[in-house]
Amino acid sequence: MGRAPCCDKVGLKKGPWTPEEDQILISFIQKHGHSNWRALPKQAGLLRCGKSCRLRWINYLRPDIKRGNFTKEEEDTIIQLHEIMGNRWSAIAARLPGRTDNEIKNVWHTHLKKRLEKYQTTKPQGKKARSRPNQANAENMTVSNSTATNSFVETSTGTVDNVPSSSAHSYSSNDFSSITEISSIELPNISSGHGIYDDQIFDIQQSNLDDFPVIFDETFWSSSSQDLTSDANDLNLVFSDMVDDEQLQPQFSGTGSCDCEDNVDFWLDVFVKADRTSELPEF
DNA sequence: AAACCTGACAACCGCCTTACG
DNA sequence: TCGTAAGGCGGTTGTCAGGTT
Repeated sequence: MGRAPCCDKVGLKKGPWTPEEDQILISFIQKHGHSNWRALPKQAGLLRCGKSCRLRWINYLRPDIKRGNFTKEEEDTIIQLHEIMGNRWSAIAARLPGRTDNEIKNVWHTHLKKRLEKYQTTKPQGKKARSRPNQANAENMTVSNSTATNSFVETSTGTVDNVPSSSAHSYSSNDFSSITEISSIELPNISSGHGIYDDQIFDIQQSNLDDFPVIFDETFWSSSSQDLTSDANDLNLVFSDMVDDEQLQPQFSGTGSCDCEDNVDFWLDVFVKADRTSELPEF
């Protein structure tokens, strides 16, 4: 049915916000809140559409916004969460206090993605999906494709041991295809299994990597619910040995009727319940 | 010094989801 | 149950500052 853009109305201002507009918006929200964005600009006396006001508040004016450069930890967290969630920026932002989805999206496209792509271009082409950090380069390591990929598999399952390759699903976003090949995340000492990711993310035993074929199924995020149910069933096989928490068992077992369509939070919960909370930032 | 290029980020656009009558 | 309005989200674009030629 289509809908006219909300800012098409004649007389509404577009473009960068002025300090005066900011002040008006802040004052109004402090006084009256923002229960109705559509009506807010009119009530506040702003020549902006509600969407524009909402965006300005959410992304810039909120008092709890954290400004400034992203820390290494934050960048690492984004990379990790993106690996799990794909381009669900708002979900990622929800786990990075003070950061907005827009900001995270920007930093991904301008910094992190390029870092990963850069590494990809310099990466040897031979053992594409299974290459792993070279022991000799351990002191200044970057994460290879397999390592980055395995990070998810590992965080999902708790271990990479005894995972049948046919069941070894890994997941990426539609956008992640360009970076699943590798990441250029600085990863000191990973080859020894004791890098910065060791405690936080990777417990990968290097000896296991060669025996753990990495399969990146790019269709996961766009799968139908039926497909996802199927995926969930496969995951059930993978996870059943790993997830001890009884609360999770019903969702993994039996009928396979896991309602996991678009339910990344569920998987996050899995990680948390699997006693891997240290891998994620505080919520 | 000027022109051009690039990176960063704020803001917009349009689709999807949800709430409600 | 359906239609509509509003909110929310992700993709994309526009603009500007800093760097390079």
